[in-house]
Order: sequence, then structure tokens, then C-alpha cells
Amino acid sequence: MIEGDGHLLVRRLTSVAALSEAEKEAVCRLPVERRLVPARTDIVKEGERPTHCCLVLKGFAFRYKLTRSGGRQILQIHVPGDMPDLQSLDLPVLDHNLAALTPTLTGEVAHDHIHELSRQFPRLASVFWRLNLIDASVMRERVVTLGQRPALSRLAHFLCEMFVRLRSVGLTEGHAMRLPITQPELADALGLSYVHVNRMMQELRGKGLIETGRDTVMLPNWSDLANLAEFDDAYLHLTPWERPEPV
Amino acid sequence: MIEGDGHLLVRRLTSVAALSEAEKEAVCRLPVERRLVPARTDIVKEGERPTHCCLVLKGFAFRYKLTRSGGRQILQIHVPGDMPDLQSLDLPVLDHNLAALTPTLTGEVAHDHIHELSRQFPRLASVFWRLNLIDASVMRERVVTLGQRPALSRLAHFLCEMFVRLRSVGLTEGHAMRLPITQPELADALGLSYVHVNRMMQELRGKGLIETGRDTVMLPNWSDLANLAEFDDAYLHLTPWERPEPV
DNA sequence: CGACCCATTGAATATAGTCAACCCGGGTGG
DNA sequence: CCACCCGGGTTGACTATATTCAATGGGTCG
Repeated sequence: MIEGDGHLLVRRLTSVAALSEAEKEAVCRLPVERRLVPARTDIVKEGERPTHCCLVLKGFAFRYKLTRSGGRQILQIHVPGDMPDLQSLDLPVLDHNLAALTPTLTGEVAHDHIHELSRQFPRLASVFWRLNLIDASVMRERVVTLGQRPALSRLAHFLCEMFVRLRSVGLTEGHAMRLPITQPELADALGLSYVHVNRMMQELRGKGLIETGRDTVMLPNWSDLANLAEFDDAYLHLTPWERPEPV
Repeated sequence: MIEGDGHLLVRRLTSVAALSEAEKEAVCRLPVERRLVPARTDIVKEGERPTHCCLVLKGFAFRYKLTRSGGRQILQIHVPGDMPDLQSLDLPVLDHNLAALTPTLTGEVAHDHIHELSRQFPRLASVFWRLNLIDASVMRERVVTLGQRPALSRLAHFLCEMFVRLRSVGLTEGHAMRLPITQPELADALGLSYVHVNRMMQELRGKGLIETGRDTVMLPNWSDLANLAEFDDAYLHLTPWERPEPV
């Protein structure tokens, strides 16, 4: 059962599709098993065949793949409300790892329960599908970013994306967001060296496009930042009512 | 109705899941409208809401996104048997473009027909889902390639992937495959300049890892090439019986 | 034949990576 | 309480990888 936090999943689902009251209640009644995962700890690993999906309730998680030559590519940062391994419902064997970035409270939801829910509420099934497809869309945009954009734009784009995603689940305050990620981790997400990430951060700060604090980032000049990043949130497929005008 | 070529879709489907005879026949009876698309022509564009899915029957297609600064990122090359915009079934508005790479024979399949088929054969529905999820998996691997691998490995990885995918639908002959893609196009797929792609091709040729002809590529030394590329086909999620030993 | 696109080459340049330090703050153990 | 350690952020100098620019040759197609 998801109380309180349950609204977060509902919030995430309604950010991509409209739900009826009955559907919202059914989602909140979903049985979840809470688990507190320490920072920098794997939640599920490549090659495993999970029987549960992981719902992020509190904290940040991330998915990554390792290369033989010792590299690590961070595929996606996950925020509360996300279900990072939703795909395991229909693609049994995991092709990447999921880990906690910060100490993270997860809710494990049994595949069976989701299937049951989907049977009762076919429209919910399609919302879950939609989440999977949006994840794929985000990955495509990531490909564009890594393939076509220079370092500074990559960083800017990442920050824009995180801000919009966090805002869509109500986790921003004005221009500020909590983003507890280190520069080495950012480097693995952006396909850059951490030294270079450091320099790009300084450049963004120098241009007045970001202000950073301990674990927080402020975007005081959204339009210039979004412009530099060539950011357009269409690929996040948010419903219009969850896309407030840029602050 | 798909005759002849229809086997290609069946072939693709069985490459990722087992099908019953009834299911195979139902797939072959799917009504498709054939269309011949000239090379370098858009099939569906970003922002559109297609009512049909595109099945590649003959030739090669590709999906791409343009950036404001004039860049083009090719997301994926599609081979016969692929359904590049399958996602439009549940994510109505397209977030990227689909075009023909060569003159391409496509089969348009109405969304309604696929939905009907999925209703009659629920297991087929999950196979179509699986295709979507595999596409997402491929995109993740693309992120790893662009983020972590140097130019030479990127090219090698791309060639390995194309070879395995073509082989899984029976479109290779020994170590050879037809791959009608120009170096500028390769550059847009790999996030490199075409000049550099040219140099990397020469380097692969010099090492004896590839031999190129007009529109064809031979991989005479699979193990060294796969090693250089750090290629592991797990992310393609092929069923074991469709993964012949590397030649 | 001429236009155009692709493949190829060389030289100059730019972007990003590597190496090697240093500082700082938080946490640990004495 | 303090010394120490460790990891993250920062800096400078050097290197490497990849891009840009510019030019050439070969095919194909009107």
C-alpha cells in the first residue's frame, strides 16, 4: 500500500496521461514493499530477472552500463515517482544496472500486481506502456545530445531536463532544484571527463546561467540556458497541464 | 495481406519470441498497403500522429532527429522486417523522423489492425511490446557507444550490430552484408565528422577487420572486430536459436 | 560534357582528455 | 579534541583525439 508518497506515483502518471479517480485510488492501493537502499549501492543488476519493479519513493537512483575497458555510462538519473525498471515486465532479463545515487527509499511492486492492475484498468496498462515509451524517447534525445552537442550544451541540456522532470513531480522551488550528483558522476552521464565537466560548470556559472550550492542547482536564466542547450521538452511527452510556463 | 515478404515480419518476430503456427498465419494475414519510397525521402515526420505503422519490406530506412544548429543525429538504421514506428501505437505524437535510406518498399499497417490482432492473440501483443523494448535497449547501447567509446570502436560496434541484426533476418551471406550507407550518413549515426569516419574505415581495413565493396561490407575477422568494439549482442535480446555462433 | 555527390588526403585548429597537483570539508579513530 | 584520511572540487600544463578547411579524383546521371 502506498500512502502519502503514493501520490508521487499518481503525480508521475498524471504528468503523462489523465487518470480517473478510480484509477488513482487503485494505484494508491498497489502493495509495495519499502526498502531503504544506501547511496552508491546496486538495486538490480544486469543479467538478473526481477520479479518486482522498483518505484523510487525518496532520493535519487540511476541506471548505468559498464564497458569492458572500465568505462561507466550513466543512462538516466531517476527521481521520486519514476519506475526505472518498468521494462522488466515484458523484457525479463535486465540489460543494465540500477543503483541508488543517494540513500534511496524504494517501493518494490510485484510484477503480478501490476499485471492484475492492468487487467482491471486497461487504460492504466497503457499509461505504464506510455512511461516505457517515454523512457525510450528520453534515451533517443540522449543519443542526440551525446552525438551532436558540445560539452557545454550537453551539461546545459542535462540540467534543463532534470529541472523539467523534477518540476513535473513538484520537486522544484522557484528556479531551484536539489540535484545531489557529483561531477565525476555527471561526467559518466555526459560522456566527458570530470575535469572537463568542472570547467563547463564554471563556464555556465560565469555566464550567469546556473548557481550551485551544496547539492542544489539554481537556473536563474531559463531562456538563455534552454537556448544554449537547444532544449525543447517535447521529447518528455508531458501532458500540457503539467508543463507550466518556463519560470 | 503480406505474402512472400510477410515471412520477413514473421522472421523478425520469431527472432525475439516463439510463435505458434496460428499466430504466424495471423501475422501473414495482416492487411498492409505497400508503398515504394524513393531514397532519402521522409516517410513520417516529427510531430505527426500516424494512424499506421510502417513495416520495412525491402531496402533500408532510418530514424533521425535534427538539432537547431543544423546537426542531424541518425538514431537507428532499419532493415527489412523492422517496424520503426511501432511506438506510435501508444505514444501518438512522433518525436523524430523516419526516412528511406535507399529506395524502400514499405508496408503500412493500420494501428487498428494491430490492435485487433493483439486482442485475438494476446501473446502477439506482448511480442510487439517486446520489439518496442528491444528498440529502447538498442538505444541505450547507442548511448554507451557515443558516450564511452572512441571513434574506431564506435564504427566497429555499429558494423557488428548491423551484421547481427541482418543475420537474424537472414540477410547476410557468409561474412558479408549489404550495407548501402554513405560515409556522411555513417558520420551522423556515429556522432563523428565524415572525414574522421573515412579515416577510421581505412584503419579498420588496414587492420584486416573489414573489406568494403560497393554497398557491401565483409567482416573477415569477427572475433577481433567484436573485441575492438567490445560488442556483446545481449542487448539485442535475440532468442538463442536465432543467434548462430559468430562466423 | 558538366554537375553533383561521395571517397580520400593533408594541414591547421579546436575540443576534450590525461596527468599531477592542491585545497577543502566531513568523517574516523586515537 | 585533534590528526588524519578520503573523496570531491579546482587548477595548470601537456597531449590526444577529432574537427574544420581546402583540395583532388572518381562515378553516376541528366
